[in-house]
Amino acid sequence: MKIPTADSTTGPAKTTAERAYRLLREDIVSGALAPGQKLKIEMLRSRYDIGSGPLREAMSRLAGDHLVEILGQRGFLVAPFTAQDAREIGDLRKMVEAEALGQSIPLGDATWEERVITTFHRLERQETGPDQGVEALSDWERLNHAFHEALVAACPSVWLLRTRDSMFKHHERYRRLSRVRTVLTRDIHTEHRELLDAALDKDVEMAQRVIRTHIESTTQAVVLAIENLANT
Amino acid sequence: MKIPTADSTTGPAKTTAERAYRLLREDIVSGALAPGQKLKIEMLRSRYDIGSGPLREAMSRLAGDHLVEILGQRGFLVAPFTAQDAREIGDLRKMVEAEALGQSIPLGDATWEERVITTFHRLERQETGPDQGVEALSDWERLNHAFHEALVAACPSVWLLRTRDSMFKHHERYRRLSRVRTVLTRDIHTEHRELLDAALDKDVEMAQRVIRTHIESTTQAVVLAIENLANT
DNA sequence: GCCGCAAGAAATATCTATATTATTACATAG
DNA sequence: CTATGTAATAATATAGATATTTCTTGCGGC
Repeated sequence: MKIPTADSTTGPAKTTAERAYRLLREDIVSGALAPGQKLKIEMLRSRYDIGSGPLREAMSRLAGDHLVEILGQRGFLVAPFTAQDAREIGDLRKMVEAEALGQSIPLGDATWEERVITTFHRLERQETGPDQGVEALSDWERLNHAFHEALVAACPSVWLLRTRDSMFKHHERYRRLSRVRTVLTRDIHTEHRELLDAALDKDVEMAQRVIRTHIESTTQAVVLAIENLANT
Repeated sequence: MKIPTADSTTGPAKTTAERAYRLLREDIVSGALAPGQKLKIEMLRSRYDIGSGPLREAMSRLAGDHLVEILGQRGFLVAPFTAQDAREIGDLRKMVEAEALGQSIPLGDATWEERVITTFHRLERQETGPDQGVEALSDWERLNHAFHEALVAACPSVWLLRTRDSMFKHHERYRRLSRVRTVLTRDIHTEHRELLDAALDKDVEMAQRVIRTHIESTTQAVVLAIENLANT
């Protein structure tokens, strides 16, 4: 059974513009392209070996996602990076994800439960595993993403899921850019387990309380990290 | 004093791609380009007298706004139009706009109050005026938009305002496409006055209650209209 | 005869290379 | 020191080449 996601970036990239979109997106979210950086066509052309046409299309699309800014006759810019934005994105994600979770849990069937359990288990194995090196972080990001997505997967509103997904990705960008090692600084594993238990118990109130705390903690850590960076 | 908006589509279009973006957007929201319709490059080229490059950039950007779908090697499509989407967009707008209003009202200063009063007055004049013809509708849309925007203008979160704006525009599209003559079918004027009073009284609870009802009524009318259309 | 299928033709989307236009940096005159 | 003209840089737009999809037509098999 294929479970559809809110994001259509699955499957192979059929066009060069699509490939450019994904490469740019990954490089922006990961921080390989720094916030506020000018995205010069010539630079990107040699970096990805893709012509200016597809690149401009990709950046236009990313502008719609607010990951890129269009300056009008003066090129494109990687979206900036401020403590204010981190706070706003966190708050918005908190609201939207709590709502999605509230809709998902009562509607979750056996398949949903299995997916939640499976993704939790994979995440748990990684979190309690031995390797806490640098490359394990991107693994953790992937598994964390999968678990959170599984929780809200039964939400019937694609618009709500889309908005949640967008906010999640922006939040992730801030997490990664501020180098917040969530795994190490808080007992996030406990929160994930509480989330799992509440979801399986169909305790919406509890699940929403936990997810709000969970997101708020991350946001606070990120905002703090940014403000510390600014004071250096 | 210039009050910034969440949407940067003000001012003159500096590039051809920007102009294409605005033209396409208006034609999609207004229904001049029908939902689900294929956006053939050749057709658009002659329609707007704009080359394929800028057009493709504009459509990519609109895809980020979810007003256009990218088919990958098979062109672009105007976003479809379903009762399900109308319901989801309405619900999301309800949540986001209530939150934005809740943040805006306590922070609204004298300038904000003046803007709210002014935009309300213009809307009132139009609603109670004599001309209820077809071209008055787009006037009404503009004034209605201005009033609602004024109400939330003091909200400090640009991300929240952005999301609100996006949902508002999608909701507007559905209103216009389903030909719901809001002005005629409900006493919307009363709701607007209640909104004004609650805002000026700084009564957040009341304002949120009214805005939720207001949006819900529109959503219901739209969903009903679509389902009626489907049964014809 | 009618359906399915395949090959070719037309239409269309996509990409590249090139030309045009706008901005920025810099030098020089006032 | 400011203002203005000029060259360099970069963004944007166009036109044409390429690749893909879609439509059409013709050929067997039923």
